[in-house]
Order: sequence, then C-alpha cells, then structure tokens
Amino acid sequence: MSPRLSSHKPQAKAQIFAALGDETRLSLLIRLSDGQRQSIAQLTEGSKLTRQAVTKHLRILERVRIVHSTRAGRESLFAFNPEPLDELKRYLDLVSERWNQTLSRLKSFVEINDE
Amino acid sequence: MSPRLSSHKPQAKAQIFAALGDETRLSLLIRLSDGQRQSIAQLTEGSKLTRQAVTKHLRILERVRIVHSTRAGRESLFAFNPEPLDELKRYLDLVSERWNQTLSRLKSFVEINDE
DNA sequence: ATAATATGCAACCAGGAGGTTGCCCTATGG
DNA sequence: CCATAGGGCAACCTCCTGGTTGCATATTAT
Repeated sequence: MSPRLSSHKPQAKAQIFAALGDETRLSLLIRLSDGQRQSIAQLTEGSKLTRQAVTKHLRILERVRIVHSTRAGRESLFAFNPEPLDELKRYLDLVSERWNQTLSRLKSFVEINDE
Repeated sequence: MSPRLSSHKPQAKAQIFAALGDETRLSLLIRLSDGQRQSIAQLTEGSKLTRQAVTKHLRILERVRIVHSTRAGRESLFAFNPEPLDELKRYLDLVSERWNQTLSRLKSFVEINDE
C-alpha cells in the first residue's frame, strides 16, 4: 500500500534535503511560501547578501523544483512549489513507519529497556 | 494553536536538513531506522567507504541527534532517534499550512490561473 | 535617446565537506 | 601474554559551496 523505501531514489531525496540545508535558502523559502511571487531584487532586500548570492540560492532551490521562475519583462519572478516538500514528508513518514514497526515488534518481546 | 514559523530557529532546522542532504548519511539512516543498533564496523560493511569516512558521517548525524551512540566494550553502537525527523515534518507542515492559507485566500478572488 | 532598473555571466577566492592514510589506544579471544 | 578487532585522533588532499566583484545585456521610465 505505502510505497516502499526502496522505491525512492536516495540521491534525489538527498538533493532536496541539501537544498533545504542552508539558512539563507530556508528564509527564502519562507518568504515565498506566502504565495506572493517575488523578483530577485525584492528577495534580496533586507538580506545582507549580494543580489548574485541570492540568485545562486534561488537557482539551487529551482533545480530541485522547490521554486520555479518565470520571466516577466526585465524581472524574473520566483514562486513557491510545495510538491518536493510533500515528497520529503512522505519519505520521512516511511522512515517513521519503519521505526514504529520495530517498536511494536520489540514490544512483543516485553524487554526491559535499560537505556 | 500550531506553533508559528517564527518560533522555529531556522539555523537549527537548516542543520538537520543539511545532515540529511547526503546520500551516504541517508542510507545510514535507513539502515538504522530498523531499530537494530549497529557498530561502526557493521555500518561500514558494503559501503565502499573507509571506516573513518563512515564515522564522520555518523558524527554529523549524531550532532543533530538523528542518531546517538553508546559505548559497549570496544565497540560503539549507534541507534536511530526519530525526534529530529518529526521536528522537520512539523516544520514542513507549517510551510504547507502557510501555503494553503494563501490558496484559499486566492480562491476568494476567483482568479484565472494562467500558469 | 538616455538613464536607471533588473538580471545574467564569468572569474575569482576562502573555507568547509567528504574522503583517505597512518598511528595509537583499548578490549577481547586464544 | 599476544594477536586481533573496533575505534579515536590528526594530518592531509581535493572539490564543492557560499560569496564577492566586474562587466554585459535587456527593459522601463523620463
């Protein structure tokens, strides 16, 4: 019923996790998750970083489809895309499930846990 | 009711995501999520990597508490800890929630989405 | 037309990440 | 007691990452 862990490509997941493994990119993600499309210049405001740095981060997020950009005149607008995050959540659920199966299995042994 | 996004420390979350942003560490995580404690030597088996490399990865996972180690004789056994992953799931849920609020808000405008 | 705005591209740089090797220390099994 | 198995520590190397700067290009506003 639930897709097995083995059916997930680990490298793809790792790439998404890695994209989220940066404070700057997380904050960009938060700013975009409110649904407002924002230009690079807008996203750079209040960021202490250069526009180029922000651009690089956005491209990284874009490569794993957490974000996607469309050109509008002279500016390129970035928008949030929740799909990859949902994918990660499902992945984490599978790990949890695997873990919980173990717990119930252990419970049947009625072991004393001397942790 | 649900904790706001602003109450989460972004750098802490970024560190956890970063810890998961590596294929080797993801596979270690999978191997440990079955509940069996495993030594470094065991985890190194079939890994193509050196024991030292595996150790480094384990330490990274340990620093964010995804894994924890206990010394048992001459070997140190690593065990999985699901808490940080649950934390991440909650975090991702908050982002999704933020996103969905926007969707319903947009829906009230009855806009034509020409994406 | 011109100036200003928004971005792209490329080179460059410092530091960190992933990985290896060598050596030392501590348990454990004969 | 000695050989061996399991690890820790530290040095070292290479490559990627995050960031910057400089310059070129395309829109937009005046």
